[in-house]
Amino acid sequence: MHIASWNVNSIKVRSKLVLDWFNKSNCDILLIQETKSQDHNFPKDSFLTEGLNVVFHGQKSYNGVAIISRHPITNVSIGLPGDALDDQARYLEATVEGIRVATIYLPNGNPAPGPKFDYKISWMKRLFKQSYDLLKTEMPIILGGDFNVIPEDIDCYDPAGWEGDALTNLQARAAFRSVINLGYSDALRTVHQTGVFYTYWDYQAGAWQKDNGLRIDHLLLSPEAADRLSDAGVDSEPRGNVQPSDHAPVWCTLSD
DNA sequence: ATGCCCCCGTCCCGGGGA
Repeated sequence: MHIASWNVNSIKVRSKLVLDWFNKSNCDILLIQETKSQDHNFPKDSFLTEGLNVVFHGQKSYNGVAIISRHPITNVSIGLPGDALDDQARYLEATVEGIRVATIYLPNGNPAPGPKFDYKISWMKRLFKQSYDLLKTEMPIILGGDFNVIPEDIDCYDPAGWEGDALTNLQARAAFRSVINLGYSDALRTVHQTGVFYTYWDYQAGAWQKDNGLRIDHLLLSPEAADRLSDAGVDSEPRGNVQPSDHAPVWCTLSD
């Protein structure tokens, strides 16, 4: 079972690239972020005509999440519980082949401090609660997405330069670790304890060419999922495409 | 110190992204 997460930065611009990557990488479940597409504008036919299944939760202009799957998608749950007033489309949960998956677009939080950073932290507290509640199901769970958190300095091309940013902020890192400490595993770091892996390169200043990257997209596995983990990595190739997303897919493989 | 680039939309600029 191949599961990946990819911030595509507009599904309308990238639908062909996404479909091509999905097929080429033999993906079973793809968790997508930043679709930037309202539900009635989501290019679902691009995937349905290929016999794939797709669910999505979007809003105008910003955010938006989706799941594309080779297998049926059931028990879809829209939105992260805990704040009825939160209208940003950043969370979508569903079950595929007995695995509970969540596609997550965590708030960036800059500038920190400020209201956007407060929203990030409160969102992470809600994610902690939901992550805890999900463990009680004893299902294999995969929380995948753009967490907008650089977990460790090694995950950043210039830690000193990023000090004070909402992506390296200690409170944000601690909130990320709090989910890990519930019993979730960072799939990439479980397979590769050392080594530099990036999932994002800015469009500006030749960041891709200079390999000025960040690791901010993650797959967090519950114990029942981690027990089945056989491989994980980042496929940076799509970042070198013509008209690419600024993120690359992070993926993992679970044994059946 | 700032912007570089890219995407969106009652759209040719400004907001948001990271």
